Amino acid sequence: MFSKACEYGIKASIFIATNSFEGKRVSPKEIAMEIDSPQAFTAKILQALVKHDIINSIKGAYGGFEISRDKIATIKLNQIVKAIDGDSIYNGCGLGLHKCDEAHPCPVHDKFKAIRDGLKHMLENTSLEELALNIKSGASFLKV
Amino acid sequence: MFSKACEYGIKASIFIATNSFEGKRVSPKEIAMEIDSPQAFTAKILQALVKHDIINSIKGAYGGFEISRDKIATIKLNQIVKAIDGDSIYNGCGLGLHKCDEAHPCPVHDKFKAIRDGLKHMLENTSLEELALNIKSGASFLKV
DNA sequence: TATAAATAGGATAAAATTATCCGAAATAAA
DNA sequence: TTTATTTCGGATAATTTTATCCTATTTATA
Repeated sequence: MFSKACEYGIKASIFIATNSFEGKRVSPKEIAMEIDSPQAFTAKILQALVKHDIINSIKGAYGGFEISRDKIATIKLNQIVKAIDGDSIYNGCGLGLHKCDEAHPCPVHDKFKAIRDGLKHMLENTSLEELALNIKSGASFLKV
Repeated sequence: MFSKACEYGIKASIFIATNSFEGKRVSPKEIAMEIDSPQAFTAKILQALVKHDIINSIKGAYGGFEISRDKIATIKLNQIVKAIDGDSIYNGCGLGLHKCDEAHPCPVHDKFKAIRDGLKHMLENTSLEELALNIKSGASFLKV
């Protein structure tokens, strides 16, 4: 469904958010440990998230990654997915047709549309805050 | 969503089915032309579909690929997807957790389950026949 | 039985994704 | 201003996926 890079990006964002609630910055090393991902690769993904203005980085001593309080509440999953995987998940044809729409549909166009609309709705309406709070409360987990 | 191999496999199966309606066998070359896919790679996928007993191959002169009438009606999309992509689409965690269930859910477990159940239901209830008939009638397309 | 026409399948190559390494640049604090 | 710490970013490597090529095997027909 999502690329590995995207999975790491989502989990990293959630972990950063849970720490930002407590005013704590985290390092790629710490993030990789907590989400069970390769450190250097995760660092690359963090760079991308910074460039897309989803997370914030502070360089130098006592630096690290954080997300501002108000952003945690407004950032939705779809922003992270778009930043890393692009919007192929929204636009692409289920069977890879170059052109696939109502006027020229692939064999599963309608059936796929329903599912993808559901996915899109979910991604657009799930906030980082909601996911981070569930991690904090122990209702969900980032690894194993 | 699906791998390229799986997209080709689905489209090839549909094309073979439309021809089998008319008792016509088709070659990998013809299939690749009609579904706009790389020929040799498509041939490999056809081999896999044969092994999984989804399509039938007749070797030698006047040979080719076909699907028996009764199978066209009973084969569902999920059989093709499972044959090529395995069942990760059914079992895998949306965020790649090694273990992810009700007792130990990833942050998007419930939300993903709903979407995946929808996808599963669609794949299990869409027959090759239905898709092939829509291609024959010109209601849907296999390429461009 | 010889021949032509097809699929089967192994070996390889190309491309994309995932992953690692290391030095440069930035920054807070001593 | 120096030092320790930390992100940034380029180069490279490993792995997986996608794609190609060539030969072997099978089979219907002449």
